[in-house]
Amino acid sequence: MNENTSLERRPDGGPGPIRRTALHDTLVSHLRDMIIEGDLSPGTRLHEGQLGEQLGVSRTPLREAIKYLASEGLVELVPSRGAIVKRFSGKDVHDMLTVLQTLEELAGKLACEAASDAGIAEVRALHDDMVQRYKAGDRLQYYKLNQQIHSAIVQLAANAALADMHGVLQTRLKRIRFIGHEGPEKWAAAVAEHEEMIVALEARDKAKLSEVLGRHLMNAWERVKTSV
Amino acid sequence: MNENTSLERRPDGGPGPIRRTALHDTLVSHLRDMIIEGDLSPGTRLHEGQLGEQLGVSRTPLREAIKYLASEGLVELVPSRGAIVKRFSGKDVHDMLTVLQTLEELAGKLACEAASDAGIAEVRALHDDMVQRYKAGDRLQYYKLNQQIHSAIVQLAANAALADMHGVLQTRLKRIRFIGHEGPEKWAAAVAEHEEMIVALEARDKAKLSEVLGRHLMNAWERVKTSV
DNA sequence: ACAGAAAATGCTGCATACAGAATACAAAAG
DNA sequence: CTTTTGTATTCTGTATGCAGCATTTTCTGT
Repeated sequence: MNENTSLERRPDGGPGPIRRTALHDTLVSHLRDMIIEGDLSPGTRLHEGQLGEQLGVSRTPLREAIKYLASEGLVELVPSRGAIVKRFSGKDVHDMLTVLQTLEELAGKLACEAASDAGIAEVRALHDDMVQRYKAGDRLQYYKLNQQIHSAIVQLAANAALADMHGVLQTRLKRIRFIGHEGPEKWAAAVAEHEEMIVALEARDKAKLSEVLGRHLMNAWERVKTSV
Repeated sequence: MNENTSLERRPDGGPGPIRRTALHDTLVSHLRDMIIEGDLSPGTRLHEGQLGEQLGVSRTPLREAIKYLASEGLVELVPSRGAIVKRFSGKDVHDMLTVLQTLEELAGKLACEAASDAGIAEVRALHDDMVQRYKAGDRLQYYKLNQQIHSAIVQLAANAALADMHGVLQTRLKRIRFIGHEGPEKWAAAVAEHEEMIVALEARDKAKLSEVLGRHLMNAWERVKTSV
């Protein structure tokens, strides 16, 4: 089975920029993706021996990666019983969205103050690209660009702590949002909200952008609510 | 030398609920405290061999603990060169405070809605206790109760994600705040703000509590600014 | 004496080995 | 047939060993 499940390891790389990434670091990303994409569903025990063999790594870096993810809140450490993928209740999700909403509102305000014109233009470009994907019906790319836009706005706020906190919550929620496939009319509404966002950003209208971001997030929640 | 530097381990505990804590978990708390209290100052390299010997543990659980703290943002992982205690710039601190302010404002609003009367009474008790410590000039206990009160209000908000994010930032800032020894008049101002907070909480005045919390945090920053 | 290169040392990164705890299973007693 | 207890297996938790990279020191040439 798992022929190519293992992480690519160059036993002896030819030339090239060598291997600068630590294994535990690679594993963090890999496991995170596995959790987000549902390869590891909530409640699943992370079996060190089995999982390690499946990925072609030993237990040590794997355990280190798990500890990292535990701090991120994606897995839960149970003493003497290993780690399980954290399961979020409806209230948990709602709580996260409440905080995320507040953070995005803050990000909107800060972005209007701190962003460079070039930065705003980049977000606009992402947005236009996303609209194209929307029109083409490409849900996956739409979804990815959507995330990118929100992250980009946070980046424009130029606040490292804000970016950190936002990133953590975004990651925790990705698993949920990924499932959310809204219908055509709701999808259109989401795109319209995005358009509003960009316009507000370009006008550097703090209050407006903040308001739209907050509303957008809560609407997004309404759209996928049923699937949780 | 380090006779009692090592973590207490009961080789065979007497009665009692046995030892349910994993070593790496204990190490996380221990290292965190060492960083906050300045035993490990910013820029210090976390030498696995040396530190492990000093604490009486092997490198494996120590490394796991370091990975956990890295995710918390207290240490920085440098590939092939280990971990160093993260150094925060003035802007970093300001950024964190901005976010923390927003989170506390949110906590205030939510707490006014969700808190039980008993919960509010507990915070009031903490506050009264803190005022006693203030009058007695007991800075350390005052400081601890101060932190407890802020955490307690966040708890009253009954939002796990909020508590998480707040906790992370609070931890990162503890190291800074710990240094801040304000003068008598500023100290008095801080106590007065706390009094305002409690009153607003007891009145379940969302807007007021939120406003005071935000103001309090920024004032706290002004008070210690010079020491960073 | 100084600059560059090469060797040596020390540390991290990863793998493996061992010990203790938890669980599952089976057998026996009620 | 159900419940309980003893045993065996499996998995986690911790220690140790080995290899590769970084840094520092030393040697050599100018």
